[in-house]
This record gives sequence, structure tokens and C-alpha cells, in this order.
Amino acid sequence: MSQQRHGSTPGEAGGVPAFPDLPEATIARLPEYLRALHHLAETGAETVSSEGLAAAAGVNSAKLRKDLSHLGSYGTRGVGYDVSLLVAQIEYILGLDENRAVCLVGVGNLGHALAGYAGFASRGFRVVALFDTDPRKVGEQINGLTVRHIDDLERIAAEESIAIGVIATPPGTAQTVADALVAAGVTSILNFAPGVLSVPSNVDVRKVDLAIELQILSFHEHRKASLTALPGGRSAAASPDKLPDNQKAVGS
Amino acid sequence: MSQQRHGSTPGEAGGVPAFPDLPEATIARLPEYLRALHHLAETGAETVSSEGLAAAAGVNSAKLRKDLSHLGSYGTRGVGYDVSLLVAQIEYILGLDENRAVCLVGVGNLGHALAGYAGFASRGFRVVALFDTDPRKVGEQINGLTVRHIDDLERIAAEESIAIGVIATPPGTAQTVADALVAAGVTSILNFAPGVLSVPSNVDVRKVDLAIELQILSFHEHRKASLTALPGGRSAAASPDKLPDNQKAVGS
DNA sequence: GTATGTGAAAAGCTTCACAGCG
DNA sequence: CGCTGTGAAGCTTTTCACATAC
Repeated sequence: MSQQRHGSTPGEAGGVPAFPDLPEATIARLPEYLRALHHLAETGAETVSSEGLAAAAGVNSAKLRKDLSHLGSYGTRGVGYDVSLLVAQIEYILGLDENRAVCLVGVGNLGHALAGYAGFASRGFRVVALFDTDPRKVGEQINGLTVRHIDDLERIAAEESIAIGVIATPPGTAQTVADALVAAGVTSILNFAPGVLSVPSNVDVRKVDLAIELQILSFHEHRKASLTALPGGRSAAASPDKLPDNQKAVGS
Repeated sequence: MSQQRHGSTPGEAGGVPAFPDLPEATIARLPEYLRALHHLAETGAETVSSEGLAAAAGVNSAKLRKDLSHLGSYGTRGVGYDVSLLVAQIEYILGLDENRAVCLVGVGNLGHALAGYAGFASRGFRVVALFDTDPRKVGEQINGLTVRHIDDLERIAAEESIAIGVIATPPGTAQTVADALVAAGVTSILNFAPGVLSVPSNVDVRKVDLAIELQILSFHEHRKASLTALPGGRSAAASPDKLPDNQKAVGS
């Protein structure tokens, strides 16, 4: 890739999109860059340097530049990146200009909260349907949507062209729900239920397990404790201080 | 490591714990192994092969064996791993035998759900305090806990030895809350608010951004769509089928 | 015979450091 | 002269394949 590639821009449906095959690690960071860029745009910035954007996104600038270079995106040497152009590029790559329809299965404790989560609507998604198996929940109104019985999933998924499903059921029902989603034509699943889902290979699954996050933190607590207890152990609150650096985020 | 290392076992506080320094990628998978092991234990299994446990955890067996080898843990060649022994080992490494106290800040939509999330209690954590700034929420009872004003954080954190804090506030207040948590002696933070937190380097932060998860899935939808539209594009629902394989989970 | 534990190879990702462009 | 874009180096993680132990 020596020549500049002005990678297929948003509006342009001229030829083949020539979809760049980005490293997974890069893909996982693009949404964070996008959030940082939106924030910058609100503050009125028109351009931003790799240094500046990297700081706002919590990564180092070399990584950011390498990531953006994969998009074929262009900054201007000596100047930086055009904020709104980069926003458009990233939104296009992520497919956010399509305002995708999402459904949510399981309207318990967590599902209820997700149904009302404003962050989905504001960042490219429409929650268009809620499902549950519990007849006591079916019919309930949440945030302007009526909870449906899961038997209606196939029909509604077709009507609304739902490609993404969110599972927020107890662990025991998650696989059954996943099978139903797949049967209804859903090809991406975000799973909040602990455990592994088995799906056809054309379906993407991402998992968020809240207890696992805490357990990873617990490991680090345990390690820190065993270090302070031993060698040149720093007694209590003391450290170089306030190095932001990359937040360990949902990845891969 | 040619000789067997029966790595410091749970009960034993004989000498120095000799904390193994595990690869981050391994640490992030241990909780999933633990969950799978608990599940196996419930079904009455006393031992499990690397193949079997790997399948239950959604990884391949080579990776699992390499991961466990870092613990200095021992299976038995020709047999497999002792389930309850491995459970104890992993719980010890993750520091789950300490039943850590956790506090939660921000009792909105999502915070409310997290406060009642049963998975925390059942997997090694006690949610011992809830905080908010909104005076209308302070005093509210959730799941047996009273919501306190955030000004009480420092006192209560000390009383209850809270080392882990969960942030479930709107993005705008997340940094202020993080500063307060750090001041109160919290050294691990799980952040549900979009954006990057800046904290001292002795504090660990993990981030869960629900919209980012959907955006990553959206990218894959976009890519799948652009592939089916083009080369030897498989028309619709068709694929090798049901290869479980690793769920892309919260990582790094 | 069977399944673990592990060196060694391969792949993937991050960081460096600087050429090259504006 | 400043900042991007990128080869090359270094590091981490995954995978392979087999010697080793039960």
C-alpha cells in the first residue's frame, strides 16, 4: 500500500466497496475513536492531530495512526485529520449509517435496563422489539415498546429486517434463544448470559459477562496485594500518578 | 519449567505466595474456565480432559493446556484434570476466596439493574453499597441496600474495605466519580460510562461500553453484506454450520 | 494407550523511528 | 518545520506436534 487509497467514501456507491480487511484489534478500537471524534466535533474542533485524538481515545498515537492507515483514510501531513471527514469514514466502515434494527430478548432485571438505554439510540441503533417467554411480562410496555412473546420473533424479525439480537435472559435459556434468533435470520448476537453459545459460523457472537469483568479485576487486586506485602512493597496509596493510558476494554 | 510446580495451593500460607505472572490473555480466560468447571462439577464430573473443558469454555484444547500450564497446575497424563482441585486453584489465583466488597455508583437505569444482578453475589462478590448524587434517589431501597449520597463514599469505603467500584453514571460525571473512588482508596474500577477515565497507574480500569459492542457487530454485518453482494457470494442462510468456537469476549 | 505439558514455529499486534509530504 | 504514513523490529498470543508421564 504505497499509493494513497482514498477508500470508498460514504456517499459513493460508484464501484465495488472494496471492503478493507481490517485487523480485529483495529475494528475493536474504531468505535472508541468515533466517540472521541464526536466529542471533539461538539467542542468545535475541525481538525485533530494523531496525538490529540489518541489522547482522547486513550491509546498512543502510533497505534492510532496505524489503525487509521488501514482505513486508507487520509489526514494531512503537517496538519492532522479532518474531524467530520473521519467521522463519516468510520461510520461508513462500521455500517452505522444504516441505523440498524436491534431486538432484545429477556426483559428481566438487566434486559429492562438495556431496553431503556439511551446510548443505543444515540449511537446508531434502533431497538425495535422486545421479547420474553414469561406470559406475565408479555404485553408490558417499556419505553414505548410492547413486550412480545418469543414465538412472534420470526415474523417480527422478518418484518423489521432485524439483523442484530441481544440476549439478556438467564443462562439456562440463552442457547434456546440463540437458536431462535438464528432461525429468524439474525446474524449477529450480543450475549449477556454467562456461558458459551453454539451458533453457525456465519453468525457473530459477542459476549459481555459482568461477573467475569469483576473477576479479572479481582485477580489484579489479589496480585497487587501480594506485591505490596512483599518485595520493595509501596505501602499504600502511592504511584507515578495519573497516567491515563488505554482502558482495558471489550476486545478481540 | 521442566519440574512439576505444585503452585501455592489455596489453604497453604506456608511461604511467599510466589505469584505467577500470567499472560493477560490467560487471565482474561480463567473466569470462563471457572464457570465451565462449576457447571461440570454440578453434573457430577470428577475429572475432565483438556478437550472436554476446552469445549465447555469455547476455546481450543491447546490454548487451554497452555493457559493451565502457567498456573503450574497439574492434570494427570492419560486422565485429565481434577475438577474440584482446578476450581480451587483458579478461585485462589483470581482472589475469589476473599468474597470482595464492591460498591456501585449511579443508580439510574443500568445501575439499578446491576444492583440487583444475582450473578455478582453468586460468583464471588458482595455489593455492599450504592451511591448516587441525585437527592431524590438517596434513601431509596434497592435489593436490601439503601442508596447513599456520594459524599459518604470515603467513610463507607473505609468501613467496608471496598477495593472495587462500579461506575454506572452518565458519561459526564464518570471522571468525577472515578476521582472520588480513587480518593476513597478504591484500586479497581469497572466503568460502564462511555469515555476514557484518567486514573493513577496503580488503579486498574476495565470498561464495558454497550454501544461499542453493537458497533463492532455492525461492522461484521456490514462486511458480511458486502461479501454476499459480490464474489462467489453465498445467497442467504448457508454455511458449514454449528462450529461453536470461541465467543469474542471482553478481553485484554 | 492416552492425554498432559511444552519447546518451537507461526501469526498477530504494538512500538519504534524516520522518510516523505504538505 | 510538523505531522502523517509506514517499513522494520520487538513483543505477545496462538497453534503445532511430540516427548513425557501416568
